Amino acid sequence: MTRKTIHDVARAAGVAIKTVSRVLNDEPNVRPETRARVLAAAEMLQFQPSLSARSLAGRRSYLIGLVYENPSANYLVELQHGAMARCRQEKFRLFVHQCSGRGEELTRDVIGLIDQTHVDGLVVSPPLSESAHLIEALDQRGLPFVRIAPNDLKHVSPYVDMDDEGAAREMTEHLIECGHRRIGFIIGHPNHFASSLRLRGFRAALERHQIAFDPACVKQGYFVFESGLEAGRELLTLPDPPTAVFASNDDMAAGVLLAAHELAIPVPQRLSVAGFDDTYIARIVWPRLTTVHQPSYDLAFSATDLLLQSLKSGDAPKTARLPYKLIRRESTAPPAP
Amino acid sequence: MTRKTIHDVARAAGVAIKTVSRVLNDEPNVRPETRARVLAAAEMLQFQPSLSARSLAGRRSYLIGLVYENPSANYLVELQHGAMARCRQEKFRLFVHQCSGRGEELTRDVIGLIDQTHVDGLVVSPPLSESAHLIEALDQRGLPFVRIAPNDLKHVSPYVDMDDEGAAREMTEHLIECGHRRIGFIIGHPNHFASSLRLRGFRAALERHQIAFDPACVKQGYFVFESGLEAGRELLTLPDPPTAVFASNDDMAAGVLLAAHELAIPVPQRLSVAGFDDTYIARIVWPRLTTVHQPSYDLAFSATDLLLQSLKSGDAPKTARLPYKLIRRESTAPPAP
DNA sequence: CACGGCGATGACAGCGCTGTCAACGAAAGG
DNA sequence: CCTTTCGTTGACAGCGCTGTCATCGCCGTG
Repeated sequence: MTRKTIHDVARAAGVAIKTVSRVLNDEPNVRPETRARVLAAAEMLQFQPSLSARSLAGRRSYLIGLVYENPSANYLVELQHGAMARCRQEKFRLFVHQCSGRGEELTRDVIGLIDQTHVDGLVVSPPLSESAHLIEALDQRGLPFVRIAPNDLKHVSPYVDMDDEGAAREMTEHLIECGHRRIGFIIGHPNHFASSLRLRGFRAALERHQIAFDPACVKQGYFVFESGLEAGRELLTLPDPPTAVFASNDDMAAGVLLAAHELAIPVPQRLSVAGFDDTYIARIVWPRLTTVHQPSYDLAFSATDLLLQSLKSGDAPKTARLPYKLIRRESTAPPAP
Repeated sequence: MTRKTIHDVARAAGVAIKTVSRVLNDEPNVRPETRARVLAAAEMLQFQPSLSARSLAGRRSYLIGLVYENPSANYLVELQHGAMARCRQEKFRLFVHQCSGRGEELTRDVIGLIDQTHVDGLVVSPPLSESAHLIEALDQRGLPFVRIAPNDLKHVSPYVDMDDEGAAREMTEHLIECGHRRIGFIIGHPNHFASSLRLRGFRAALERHQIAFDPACVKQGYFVFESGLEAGRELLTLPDPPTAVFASNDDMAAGVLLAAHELAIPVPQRLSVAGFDDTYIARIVWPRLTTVHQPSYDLAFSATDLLLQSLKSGDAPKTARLPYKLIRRESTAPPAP
């Protein structure tokens, strides 16, 4: 019950190991008949090529790295599964790595991963995708990588993202169209570039509809439930409280919902609440959240796709922008007269 | 800016590569002075040994595999981080793998992972830890592995778990002590062994307090929100509805909460709701859930710990049972008079 | 003083593959 | 008819390490 090697397959098929290697790597110049014989032998022996040997001997490791820092559990799992799904299609494997540190320490961590595991490429998720130091080091290193939702689009390196600003604008306009004029906003974590994009979209919608921007209605949050709860309490106890609150993600929106419950403010009758991301949370709170569907799974799937394509073609990876979608549920409605 | 090898370090330190290898592997019989020189050279060159080369040449790959099937995002992330944290302490890396299939197909998937990646050991999370076919194959293969919350404790293989039955009993007793006599119960996914343990604990508590078990108050769920919602609706529209519902996990408890909202039943005034797991969800719904804290992170940390210890000592891994904790929040209270 | 034992170090094979290049026969061209 | 080309296959080196075994100098012992 020991591990089979390429020699076992070669012997069973009556060919040289190099021919087995050719078949496994889909190289040309193998007679179809020979190819079939090798494939049959490999199947019979349940042969699995050793990734270690492959990456040591060749230029490819069949490994893609996914690096992240500290995203929410739901977001992370979606990214992870999106990247895994695409890897599986190409018989690649995904190496998931949680990074630590910032700046130089972070870079060392990631370079260490690359050196140790020989990954062929990297999918860099936010907020790591915003670390200039890391991106520069990867560029210098010459390792192919694709960033998810980076902050610096002028940078040449490839990325996959969605239109955060447009989505936030559209959501704000939804609230305006409902009839809201005084709308609260909770900003996301200051380290995430998406936070400022969403704020920008919010302001753009106000401007377009000639509604004055009131700084009192804007609170700083940190993308976590507690920060939304706190910001919600502050907004709802304002002398002239908003009739709607748009939180930069669902976790914080759930916090606002709780704040409203505490203050006995019925949602959506006297307060509309909107979120962002469309995570699991949006569907399990009451009322269910109107939110922006962020295609996390697809973002990672697509990033991995671009990476694998570039590995195959040898060209630099391309770039993609994925569509978002406004999801209307029960947490938003016209304001009370 | 290319990858450094052991030869570079050996040259810089003025020793043979074998000596560098000895130092890196903490082998004895190296003069302290030599060791220091090698360490300094490795540090200077930012040398990272190639995992591929190590696993190809030696008996160890410095890789641990974590296999899972389809747990909730929060649970998965906790496991993943628990295992990663322990791996990092020993300079091991964690290979996370989502499995597909059942029975033989599942086994092939996992054996394929082992063969390809040369992992030194496996942490097997539920519900995979309940697959007899897989466990048998791993045993036969002779690869060290630790199961998390397995179903078959008579089996010789090592595991880490918590006392699901005791926890469910304790939670039920909490509801009984509040004064509830008619208590609904939502069973977890039938494929998860924990489901039957929790049901058993529920029944044990009723029995101990001489409360008759009414099958009408027990609904089958599937550990997901929607199933809790549905079961909640059924329970609460019963001719003689329960005054408390104990759901086998937090997701389903959140569903019950929503069902209560729909039916305008105030929680906890007219209905108490209890969950299980103490995931993130328990703290973001309203009212916040009374639940059992399941030490997922620690479970994985501990499983990885046992695995690494056994790798070091060469002995078979040990077994551990971790403590749970009842968390009382606002979703449970004495029933209305 | 000769010898054995031991701690410290190095030489070298080889893990399982891929890359390179050579070999060989058949088809194509003069 | 011989030469060239091309498709097919194999021999072999070597990726960066670890395991095995040899080597060497130094100590203690009879």
